[in-house]
Amino acid sequence: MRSIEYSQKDILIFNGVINLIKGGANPYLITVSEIAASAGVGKGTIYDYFESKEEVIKKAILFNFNNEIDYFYKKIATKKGFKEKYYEIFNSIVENLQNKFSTVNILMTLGKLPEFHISEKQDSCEFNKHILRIQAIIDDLLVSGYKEGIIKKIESQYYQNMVIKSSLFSFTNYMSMQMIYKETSVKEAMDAAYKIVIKSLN
Amino acid sequence: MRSIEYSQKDILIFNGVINLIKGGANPYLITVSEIAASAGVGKGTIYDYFESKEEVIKKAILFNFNNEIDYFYKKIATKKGFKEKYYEIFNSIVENLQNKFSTVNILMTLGKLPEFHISEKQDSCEFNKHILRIQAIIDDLLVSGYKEGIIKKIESQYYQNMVIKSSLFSFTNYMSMQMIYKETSVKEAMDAAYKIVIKSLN
Amino acid sequence: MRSIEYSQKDILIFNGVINLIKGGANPYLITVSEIAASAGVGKGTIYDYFESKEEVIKKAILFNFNNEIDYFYKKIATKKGFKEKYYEIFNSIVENLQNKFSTVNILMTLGKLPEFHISEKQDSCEFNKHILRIQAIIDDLLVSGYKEGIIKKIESQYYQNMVIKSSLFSFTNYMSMQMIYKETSVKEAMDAAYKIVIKSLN
Amino acid sequence: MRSIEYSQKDILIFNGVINLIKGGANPYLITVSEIAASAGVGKGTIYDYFESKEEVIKKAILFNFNNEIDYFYKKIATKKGFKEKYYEIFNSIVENLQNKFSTVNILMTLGKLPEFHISEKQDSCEFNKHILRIQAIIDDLLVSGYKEGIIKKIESQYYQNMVIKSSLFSFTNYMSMQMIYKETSVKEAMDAAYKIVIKSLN
DNA sequence: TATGAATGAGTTTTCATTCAT
DNA sequence: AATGAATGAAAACTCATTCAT
Repeated sequence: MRSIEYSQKDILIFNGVINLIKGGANPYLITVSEIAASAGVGKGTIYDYFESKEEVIKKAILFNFNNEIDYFYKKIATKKGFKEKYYEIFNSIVENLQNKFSTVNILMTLGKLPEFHISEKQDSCEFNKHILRIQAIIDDLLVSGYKEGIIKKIESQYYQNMVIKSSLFSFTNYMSMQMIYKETSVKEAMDAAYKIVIKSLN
Repeated sequence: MRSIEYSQKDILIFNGVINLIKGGANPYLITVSEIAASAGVGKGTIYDYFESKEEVIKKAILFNFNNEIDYFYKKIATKKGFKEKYYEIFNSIVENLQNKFSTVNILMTLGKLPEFHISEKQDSCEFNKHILRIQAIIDDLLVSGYKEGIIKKIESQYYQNMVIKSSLFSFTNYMSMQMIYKETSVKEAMDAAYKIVIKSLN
Repeated sequence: MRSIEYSQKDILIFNGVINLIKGGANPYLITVSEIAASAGVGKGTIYDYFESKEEVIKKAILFNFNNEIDYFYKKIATKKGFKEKYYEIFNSIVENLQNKFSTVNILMTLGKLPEFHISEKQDSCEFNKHILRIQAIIDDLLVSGYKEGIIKKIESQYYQNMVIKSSLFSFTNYMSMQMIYKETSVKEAMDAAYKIVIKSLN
Repeated sequence: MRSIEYSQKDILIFNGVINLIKGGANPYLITVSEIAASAGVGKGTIYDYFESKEEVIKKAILFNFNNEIDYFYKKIATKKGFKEKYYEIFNSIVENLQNKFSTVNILMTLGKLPEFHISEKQDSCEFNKHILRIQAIIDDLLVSGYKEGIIKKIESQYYQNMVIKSSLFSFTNYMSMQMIYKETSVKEAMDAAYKIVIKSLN
């Protein structure tokens, strides 16, 4: 379960990348100079800690995913009931919306994003860890649902999973495309997403 | 309703781009030389028809969206019943899956993809047209559902919309992440997605 | 004395070049497309009549020089007295000023301009012809001066020549740098240039 | 009075450009590769110090003008009498003749040369400084002439100015067109130019 | 004969990476 | 250990020239 341990300098550089991306930069178009400036280090320093630009950006994104999932997980764990947990996720999504490469995006595309050359074995492994952690969040949610009798019929594991993901997708889609859903309020979007779960799993 | 008219050479070049992307190339990393080679024209020719590399790629992607939506729309129109239409969409998704920038992706991310600098007015307008056409497909589907009494309760327009999108998302997600859903067959994934609609809209 | 004979199409193309230059274009930066457009012919046509872009521009400039010197010569010949001829030259310079590659410029730089690769023998020969024709104008002027007793002392041929050129230079310089000679009127500049001749050759 | 301060690398690159031009290259046809090779730096280095090829060449020419005028000014200042100063200018012109873009050329065309797109304000300002410095040289010369009583009659400022410029033009023209003045020696050309001043300003 | 679409050689420019300090 | 100046390979882009029509 232990993640790769990163040095303070590693993290400093990651934050440089993350801030660029959160500021709207396209990961594919970021330059080393930009990273160095954003991280407040020299360009050469980056090569003292990483092999290539690709590696820095890839690892920075994965590092950020990890952190955001942690944060997400903890926030949801503080809530007790199914509905409270669910709406806590909605709130996190709202909070997270600015970040183009945020956990929100993981949940939405569920793994489509880190296409940043997931070729090597190590990356693929890292990536799988993320999927498992997202799965854990969903499982936690489902367990709460069972306990409270909100999720009654015992559908297949796959179906239950997909209902949750789909429902969350619907809210994420609302948030990221708000401009085309002008007549719907955030509250209504949350309620609609929640209704999808309730009806589908009942 | 009429889209921008393109010359044969424009389309030849677009196909060069589209084939690269379908072959797995990242739109942000494609070079002009690659486009030229893929289209079977000289590098200079591309600049006789377009202002810049960015313009070619952006327009090629939008052109392809347009075509795929057309194809999608026509395929679905051939089917009569709600369920048949729905499963026709599933089939199209299966068919389409190779294309990273396919209609499937539009439907899934519903507009998140063409982030390829949709800043200028013209692009934004083009983009809106796509959203409207996707909406038309969804509306067509809903109408069939009403007629057949499959969609009974009159929920909000927004909710109905989101149910369809979420359900389609679930199948698209299955297809694009098949490696993590090894115990679930394509048929089961379709049925699960269909069940989400039926339960949510009933 | 007979100049190269040019076809109508040659001349059409030359005028394309000349118009571009008179419009402020830099001869070194003119493109074949621009010439074709300016001449109202196809790009290919230019290559039916000339070997290369360089050749077209070079010949066009020389052709224009020739024409302008002709015109110049004729205008001056219409005047009888030394002073009238001299002021006629001034008037021609004023008239000519817009044209960056005008006879004015020949007179001013006296041959420095057609540096447009005067390497081949033929060009060099063409170029010499121009110098001779300018010389003829100056000689004609000097003869008038002798006849009228304005040019008294018999200085060396070289000196007399240079006095005329220098004096004309002074006026040309005034015209082309008018912005730095704001307190001096055109009339005063002409008179000053004339005074230089009178005093130097007296 | 202080000019833009340039770094050592800037100057290294400028010298690359200047050497090419002094070697006969046409400023409009110089390539970045040539500049890099001539300056002994990598192509990329040029872009670390300048925005574009145009900027390098333009600034290099202005830089060179500045230096040559300095040199010119100092050389003339070492001489005391009017005639000695005047002949010192002639000597500088002889010395300078190789350089196509030398001070000689400034003096001759008096500002026509840096047509290298002097459009922006900063360039225009730089350029004005050059004109003022040339003017200072001429003024210095005129003062010497007054003191020695060589320049007697008090003609207009403009006239005196133009006499000097015209006279210098005559010698510069001799030097740059020596091939057409084969019967005249350098000494004779100097004497003729000097005679123009003496007679015109007396 | 006249054309302009097509080309690719040759430019300008960028930027990941290195390495002397 | 940290830097950023320097580099050149590789990219975008231009345009003289060709050639099928």
